[in-house]
Amino acid sequence: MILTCRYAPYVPQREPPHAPGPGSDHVPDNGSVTGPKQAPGPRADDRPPPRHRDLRLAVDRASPVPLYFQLARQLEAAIESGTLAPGSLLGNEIELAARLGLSRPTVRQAIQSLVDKGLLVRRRGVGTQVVHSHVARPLELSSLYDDLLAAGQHPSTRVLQNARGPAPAAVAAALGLPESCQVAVVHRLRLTHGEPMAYLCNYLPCDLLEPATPELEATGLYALMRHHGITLHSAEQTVGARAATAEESRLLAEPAGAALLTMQRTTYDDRGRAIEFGSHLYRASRYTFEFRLLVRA
Amino acid sequence: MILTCRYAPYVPQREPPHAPGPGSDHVPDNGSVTGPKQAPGPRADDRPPPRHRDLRLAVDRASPVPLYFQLARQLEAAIESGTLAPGSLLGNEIELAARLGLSRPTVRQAIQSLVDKGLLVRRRGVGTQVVHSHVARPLELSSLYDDLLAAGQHPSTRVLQNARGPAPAAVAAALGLPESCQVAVVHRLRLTHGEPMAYLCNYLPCDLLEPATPELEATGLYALMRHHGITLHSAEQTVGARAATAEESRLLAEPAGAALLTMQRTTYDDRGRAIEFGSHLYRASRYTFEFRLLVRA
DNA sequence: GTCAACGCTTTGTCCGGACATAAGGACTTC
DNA sequence: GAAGTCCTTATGTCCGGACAAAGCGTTGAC
Repeated sequence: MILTCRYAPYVPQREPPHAPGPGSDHVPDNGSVTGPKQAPGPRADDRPPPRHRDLRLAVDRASPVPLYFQLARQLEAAIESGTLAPGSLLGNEIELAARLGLSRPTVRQAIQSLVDKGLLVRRRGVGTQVVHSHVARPLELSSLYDDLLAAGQHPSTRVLQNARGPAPAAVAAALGLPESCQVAVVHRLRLTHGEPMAYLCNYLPCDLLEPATPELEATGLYALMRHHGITLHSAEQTVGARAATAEESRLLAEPAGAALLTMQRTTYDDRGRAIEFGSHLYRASRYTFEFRLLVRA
Repeated sequence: MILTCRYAPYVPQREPPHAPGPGSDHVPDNGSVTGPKQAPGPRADDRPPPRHRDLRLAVDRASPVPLYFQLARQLEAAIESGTLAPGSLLGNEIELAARLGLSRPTVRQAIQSLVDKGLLVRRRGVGTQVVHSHVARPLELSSLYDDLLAAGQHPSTRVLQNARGPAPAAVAAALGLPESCQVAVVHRLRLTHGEPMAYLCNYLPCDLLEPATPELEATGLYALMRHHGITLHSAEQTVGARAATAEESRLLAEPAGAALLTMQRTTYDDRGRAIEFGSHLYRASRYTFEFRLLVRA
């Protein structure tokens, strides 16, 4: 529900000769069922893409949820379920609007939201078609905790430290606070199936929120912040790597000097205030970042 | 111009006790000039945000560039230059439209595009205001090569291999091609200031493009693809870390077993075809990924 | 003095229409 | 047969208006 980024635990990727790790679960559906490709051509899409006039669509004008949103959700569901096949045309906007008893701007708004999500592509003179391949996958997930939960990884949290202290210079700078200002300092160990996965250090302006340890152990930091009425807006992340120190390797149950994935993040609310700075360490042997980028014309 | 991701070379981040690396260049402008905070309150924004009726805005109806886009660009420039101060209100849409001789939908379209970029926040009953802090920075840059170029890092490329060969299983799967299909295989070493920075292995369907070595040494892969009429649409990336093998450490001039940042990417064009698979290795000591995430309500 | 009701401001949603422009095919011409 | 031209189709841009709903301050009653 939150950020357009997806954390993917447990993707073993070794193979020293720098061969690409197993992209494994990545099986584009390029007609491998319907038989072999039809010989030449650029590839695949040579058959005229089908049209979909017979899609079950309807909006409820009594509902408080906006019409364009109702339509967008139905289209998205049709795409994910495969009812709207990848590559198929959507039928022109005018006709679609007439069929639903909506105006064209409303239909366009619905379509545009899916274009922004990368599910549809519009080309003038041609029409709007469903982007094929890289199937329906949850593209935007939320916090690490929620992701792990959804992935059935049984996440848990051990709070190593939860106190108030002076902000280190770099933290103060990231949060826009005066040097040595008091902040809430939270050190946590995130486990999956009881095994350590990441070491998380977070700093929060203490006039904003001072998380209670039981809360921290029961859920993720983002859920906790939302629960306290903070609306997240954006985050800036920096991802890198380095070798583990002795203490870090002990905490994370990795061999000394193992490669770790590092992530630092500053999160902002909808007023632009920095509400959190985090410095995280992940076991590279069990964890990767996965995300999707869209071109912005 | 391309993806909403930014590659940031040369960010030393050590400090073993897992202190946050220097976020350094990150200096939010929270009224540290106008004096100390006015005591309590949530923080900062207590003074009524200023309004901007006196902004120099004008559109050229003769120009072929869309009106909403002209307006959006001018607003963006005003925000980046500081003319529109962070936190300031934009003045209501109706008035803005009247002042410019535009209709409200057009003005809304311009504003919406900036909201999507994360530069503005709208709240009904209140108005549209500029997101403050995390100043004007290039948020969406393009390929590694272009980024390095823009950062004044003097990038260069050494092509280690450029041939046609059978696709490894994982590559074929990622590209949606049959097993052992022929693909263009490109191995490159990316240097900055003459020093190795990354080792790049890329695979392209050979019915799409077979890059010439001189081209590869002169520019980036994305620029080359665009130049050949391919329109990039989206990419899926996986970022991880692991220790370098003997050969890798030699190529990248790193000590044996050094931590490397790994990145694998599948790129799609606007038809949804996979057009490239890359497996990259970066020197973690000189390179990090930096990106910005927006919440999607 | 506290709290609810009201009203103002501003964005959110939706409509109907108009013309411009790009893509692609069909047709004509050379 | 190859080239250019025209036409159809569909999205892109833009307009003017209308009402709904959320935020917030003010007013009023208790």
